[in-house]
This record gives sequence, C-alpha cells and structure tokens, in this order.
Amino acid sequence: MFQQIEKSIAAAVAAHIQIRYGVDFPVLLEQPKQTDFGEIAIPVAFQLAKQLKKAPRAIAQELVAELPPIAGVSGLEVAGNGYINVRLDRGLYAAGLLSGDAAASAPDTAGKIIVEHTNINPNKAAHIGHLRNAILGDTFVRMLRAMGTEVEVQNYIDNTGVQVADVVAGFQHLEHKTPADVAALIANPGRPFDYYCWDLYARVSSYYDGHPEAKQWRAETLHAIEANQGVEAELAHMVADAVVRAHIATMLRLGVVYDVLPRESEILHLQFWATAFEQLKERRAIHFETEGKNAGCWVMHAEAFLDSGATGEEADKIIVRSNGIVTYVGKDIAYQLWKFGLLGKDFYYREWVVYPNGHRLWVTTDQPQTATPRFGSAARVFNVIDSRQAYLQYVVAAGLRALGYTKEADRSIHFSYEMVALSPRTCVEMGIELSEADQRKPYVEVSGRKGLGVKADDLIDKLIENALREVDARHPEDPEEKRREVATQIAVGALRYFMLKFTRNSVIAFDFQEALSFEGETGPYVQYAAVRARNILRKLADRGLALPDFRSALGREAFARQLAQEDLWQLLLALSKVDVAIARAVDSGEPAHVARYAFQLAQSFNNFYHGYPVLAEQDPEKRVFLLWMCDYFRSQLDRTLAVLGIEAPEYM
RNA sequence: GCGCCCGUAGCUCAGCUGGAUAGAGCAAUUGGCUUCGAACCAAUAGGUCGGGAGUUCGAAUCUCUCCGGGCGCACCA
Repeated sequence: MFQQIEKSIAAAVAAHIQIRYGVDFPVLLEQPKQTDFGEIAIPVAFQLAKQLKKAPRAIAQELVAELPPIAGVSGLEVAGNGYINVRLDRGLYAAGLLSGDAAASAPDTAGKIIVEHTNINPNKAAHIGHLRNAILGDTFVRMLRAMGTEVEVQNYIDNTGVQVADVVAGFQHLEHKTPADVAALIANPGRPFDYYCWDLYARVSSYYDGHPEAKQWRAETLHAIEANQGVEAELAHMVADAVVRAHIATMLRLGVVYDVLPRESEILHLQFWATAFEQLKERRAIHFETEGKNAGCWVMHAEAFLDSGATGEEADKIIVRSNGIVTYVGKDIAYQLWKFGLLGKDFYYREWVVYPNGHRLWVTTDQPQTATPRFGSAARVFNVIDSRQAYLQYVVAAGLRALGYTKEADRSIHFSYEMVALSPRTCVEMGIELSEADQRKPYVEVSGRKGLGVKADDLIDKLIENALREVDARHPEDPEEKRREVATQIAVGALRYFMLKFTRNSVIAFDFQEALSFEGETGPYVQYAAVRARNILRKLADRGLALPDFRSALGREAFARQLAQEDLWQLLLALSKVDVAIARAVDSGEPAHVARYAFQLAQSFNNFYHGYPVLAEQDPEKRVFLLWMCDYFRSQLDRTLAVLGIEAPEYM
C-alpha cells in the first residue's frame, strides 16, 4: 500500500517536472525526520535548484501549486527551505489496508539464489560465533523468501580437512581408541559427542604445541582421508557425520534449517577439483612456477586479483602446493563454479534427515542415486562467512574472473560480518584465564583450537532455564510441558534477536548478562507486545463476544475520524510498512533493519496499549476501530517475527 | 609495510542512497499495577558524532590527513 502510493507520487512528480521544466529527473522520496512533517517528503527541489539555477523554495512552491491531484494524497506543502511534504488521505489509506488492496508483490524473476551459511568444521560443538553466522544467514534467507525469491540453503561440510584430522589423531594417538570405541562414544547419551570432540580438539592442539613432531599424525591422517582408506578414514567419517548431526540438531532448536549439505569428500571423489583444475590451466588463470619461493606450485598471479599495492611473488596465491595437493581456495573455486552451474558436473544426493515439518535435508554422495532433486546452478550466490576470510573470498571471485566468468564473479557476494568475541566480564565469569595481552584488549577472540568459547547448546540451555524461571513465577498453574514450550520460544526469541540487533560489521563482545536479558531492546520485549495484542482478542472471546466484522463496520469516513488522533495514525502507518522494511533490509543486506523495525512496532504498540483500554472503550465505532488495530498489529508483527525466525508464545 | 573494518550519551549500539531540532536500550533519578497482567509505560538528566582540513545551499554520513582500536595479508581452513 505504502509502496504503491510512493510509486504514484514519484511518477506524478517526475511527469510534471518533465512537462514543466523539460528535464528528466528521477524523483527520490524520503521519510521526514519528524512525524508532524507528514508521511513522505520530496526533496526534489534541492536537486533541481542546481540545474534550473533557481532557489529550491521557489521551485517547491511552483510544484505544489501546479501538481495535479494524486490518488491517496490529501495535501502537499512547502516546508523548510524547499522540502515538499506529503499528507496522505488517512481514511482512504486505512480502508485500503483493511480491504487488502495491497497487490501481492510480483515474484522475483531474477533467478535462484544460493545462500551458504553455518559451515562449521565438523570436529567440535558449535559456539556463539557459529550462531551469529547461522542466524544471520537463516534470517537473510527468510527475508529473501518473503520477497518472493527462490532460495537454496547450503551448509558446506569440510569433512576432510585439518580440523577433523586433528580430532581423529587425538582418538588414535592420545586416546588409543578403535572405531568401535568411538562408536560407543557417539551412542553415549550421557555426554554429547560434539562436546567430547570440543575438549579433545583442544587437547590435541595443545599437545602439538608441546610436541611439534606429533604434527605428522595430522599429515598421515589427511593422507588416509584423501585416499579414503584405513582406520583414519573410517574414523574421520564417523566423527564428521556425528558432529554434523549434532550441529543440525543445535540449529534446528533455533529454527535454522538447510536444503543440502555439500561435502568436501564428494568434491574430491567426484573429481570436481580435477575438472576445475583443467579449466584453470586451459584458460591460463593459474601458472606453474619452476623457480623462486613458489617453485613447484600452481599459483594465481597477484596481478589477476589485486588492482594495486604489492604484486609479484609475495602476493601470488598458491592454488596447488608443490606436493600436488590442492589448497582450500582451489577447492572453493571448484565449489563456487558448481554453484553457478559452470563446472559441467553435479553431485549425487541422498536424504540425510527429514525435519519435523517434513522438509527434507539432502547430503552429497559419490554413489549414483535415482530420483533425487537437483541443486546448484544459481543466478546469484551469497556466502555468509566472517570478515576475517574476506581475502580468501576475494581470491575465489578472482578465480572466476580469471576464467572469464566476470558476471558470476560479480554475483558471488561475500555476505560478511564481524566476529563474536567474549567480553572481559564474561571471561572472568567462565573462569577463563587471560594472558596479560588479552587483559588489555576490549574483548577476547573465541578460539575453537584453544577450546575457548561459549558453546551454542550451553547458551540455549541457559536461556531456556532463565526464561522458565520467569514463566514459572507467572504461570505456576500451567502444565510443565506448556511452560517449557513457552520458555523455549522466549529463549530462541532472545537469542535470535540478540544476534540480529547488531549490524553486520559491528564486533559483538558477547556478554552473558546482556544476552540473557529479557528487558528493553530484546526479543522477549517484542514477543510480549504480540502476546498483549493477542490477550485483548482472547479476552474478548472469553467474554462471549465475537470479533466484529471489520469490513462492514469500518469505512473510509470512520477511519478518517479515528485516525485524526495522531498517535493512532502513526502506529497504523508504521504497521503498514512491513514490506518496506523487509525490502530495505534486503537491499542493504542488513537483517538488523528488520529486527529494529520489529522493536519499533512493539514499542509503539506498548504505548498504544497503555493509552487505550480497548475492551473498556464505550464508543462503539472507536471500540471496533481499536480492536481492528490490535488485530492488524498482531498480523503485521507476526509476519515480521516470522522473517526474524521468532515465534510469539501463547502467553508470557 | 600493505589491505579491510571500527571510533556517535557513563556502557552497548541505531542513524537507509549527504538533508529539516543526532536517536534507542542499559545504567541513574522520579512517578505509575483497580487484571486488556509491570518481561510494561511515562518523565528527568546525559552528545564539540575521535581531532583537523576540504567538497556544497547543507556533512555523523563524501574526500584527504592525523590519532586511537580491531582483523587480515601461510605450500591452515
């Protein structure tokens, strides 16, 4: 609705400028800083001033005087030194919202988008840094889907890498465990396997520090994994599969789901790299070095991807090592090519798990399968990866460009975000000993290698526990199962909102006290507003009254009367902008915008809630109107919360 | 050394493509529960938008420079 009016205003003004001044000018609209300036501001006079060599205010006055009437607009006025402020016809606007005039937005035809997120090394439990990645990625996916875009969600599994190898080495050489022993650990419900690996990985890492010669375990294990034989390979598969299952379960607790898990093992076994390697050699995107420090390696020359700065051997990027083994970047180039359907190969797929809602998650396999879906071949790709890997992402895109795929390189988007670190206070709470250097820092980096971090499941458990205490205190009479369900919804709301309220390039210094808060700008605050609206409607039913038929009871005139009240109009206007908020967040790639929008809606509604006792309202028209506001608020906030992956509990 | 990011209220952060009096939350002080349940609301106080220069009708926002902090720059991923 709002977008339609904006469009017609922009078109009308542009058309008039064309006729009146003979210039083509894109008309941009703004949101006025202050609500009493109207609903929309047109700053076009400022831009025209230069071209027409005329005072902005004079141009604005001419435009206001001469513009033909625009549907839905009740008035235009000149303000400041050249703004044109637009006043909407409130009654007409509200009536339009009620009748659902807002035509469904046209489905996106730009093609499928792949969003890759989570990507946790399958050798340890997920921690808060991974949560930021998954929640950011999942929310972005929900935003895109809300806009009608086809999205495929991939979670890349590096099951043949160094990190898995280290844990395998730990099982073999530090714990002398057989595959049967490890199978028993995986089956043990008493201690989650990903937690076990968390500790073991830290132990192996510190053992390496004291015994550098032990690093040959890693080399041997990697070798075995690559050849796909021996106990090492067997253990690697067991570890990776079990840990991935744990990650999938952890993320499901937060409503994060995937479509497909592409695995590195298949990239290797199905010769994805070999195919990409041929392309790269053929198109001379990489070069074999016969001398210098990179002798024996295949490298991408720095000139290919650096515009300026250091070039030459130092800056060249090694793609294939002198021992013939491809680097991560090389594999990633192959994977990225596949995502765009440029590799000329595909994986086979088998079902990994069926989610409770029936959605199927697929995993890649090297064994031919029948009747499975197809993945890949997207028009655009978003890789949700933290900003520390910007350089590598840049090299991958450069690889595509070097192959001549400039369009695809441009459509390979590194959806970057800053890391989650630990606040000094939280480190103290967790009993983490800090080095002197760390103590001086404003925050401490999480490290899986050191086992330094807050595990995702621990945090979720703690949040649920806290929420449950509150729920228990308020609703002791309710069955425990129900209370736990509500507490879980609150916990998830708190966590998802916490991770989303920061813009992407702000470092989060994770602080327990802050993350566990349910007051102020938090998920539960927003959920509470939704619950309140629902309570009003439920109370109505409890009193044996039916929800009025809004369409017959409320017309343009009634709306105009009620919306003369400024705060009510402002609330309604804000509520009507869900799609605007989502579209803006998609354009800027900033899920935080949707989170903030939800918070503002909740804030406005809480204000309304205090100012207008809906059920006690005596005036019949006003009462119906207020009920409609509650109903409309509830439905608009639900849509917004759905995009954020947050549910509104039945009660709070 | 080179590259990227950040510096806004005591603290944590918003501020959309430069626009009209810089906004939230927390913390502080004060007031509000007669159930549409206070996980809330209202009010007060709190800012030279790191410093300086420039661009222009206009700069927290763009450019340059300096200061302070973070992260990258492996034959690890």
